[in-house]
Amino acid sequence: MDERIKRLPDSELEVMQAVWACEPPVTRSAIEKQLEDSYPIAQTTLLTLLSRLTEKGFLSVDKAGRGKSYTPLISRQEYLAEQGNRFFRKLCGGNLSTFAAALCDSGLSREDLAELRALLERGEL
Amino acid sequence: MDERIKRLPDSELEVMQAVWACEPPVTRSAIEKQLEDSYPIAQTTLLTLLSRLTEKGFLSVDKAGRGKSYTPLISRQEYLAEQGNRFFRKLCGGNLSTFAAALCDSGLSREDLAELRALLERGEL
DNA sequence: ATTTTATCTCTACAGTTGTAGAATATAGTT
DNA sequence: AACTATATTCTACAACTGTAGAGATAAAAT
Repeated sequence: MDERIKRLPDSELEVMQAVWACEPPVTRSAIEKQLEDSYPIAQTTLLTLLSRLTEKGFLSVDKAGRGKSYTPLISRQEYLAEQGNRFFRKLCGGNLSTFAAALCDSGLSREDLAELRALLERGEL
Repeated sequence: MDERIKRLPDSELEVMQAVWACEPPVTRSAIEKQLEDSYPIAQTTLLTLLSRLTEKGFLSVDKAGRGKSYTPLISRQEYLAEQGNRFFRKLCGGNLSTFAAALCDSGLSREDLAELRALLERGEL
């Protein structure tokens, strides 16, 4: 019941974020464009990361024109939920007050925290 | 302003959790005892990890009897705050509603979420 | 002082991650 | 069909991570 979704290394996460930000299926060049400001990267490096993500089951691949296209097999929601859960369990030891304290100390402003509370309340409905 | 506190790899984090759980300064054997159920590990492996944590500035070392003792230089609070912030920024893209959605989907029960709201409210004072 | 014993340091090694050049393949163009 | 632009695969390598044995040390016991 642990680790249904592997935690990605930073570079692969950057790529997944770019993939999630696009309408699937996505080509390598589209991903490259998405990343160009936030995480500039060599073409071959990107392709290596895409391979690794595919091996890990995060992406599926298809032929597309001269190249290939990629589709996420794991949604941003799923990944976020898993990692949020991981943070809660492994870092906060599953302790709610520890978790709340971490949020309060995490640099969020008072207004942010208030908004977060409101969003949580809405989400509970 | 990014990465004041490095994110620890899993094994080193396990060790730090054990250190934080004890009254400092802590000896290797005390840490070993703390970990024995949750994360059994060879003596030398533990010592390797303690060295790495020391190099990374997470621990300071002192002579203590036949062996050594370790004291955390970074508190659990600090680490949690940093990682919470990291989660918010890098995974949720600094977006509060994304963050809230992640929490709602993260497997916390309705009661947990309600309690978390209460704790946040208290923490805001 | 010698032996025993608990502890630490060094060395090692395989797997992962970050990064990318060289070589290869493929589609579009002339 | 030959050429050119574009995209992909292979190979590579250093740093980091997980793990631990062999050997060195130092404290405690005899």
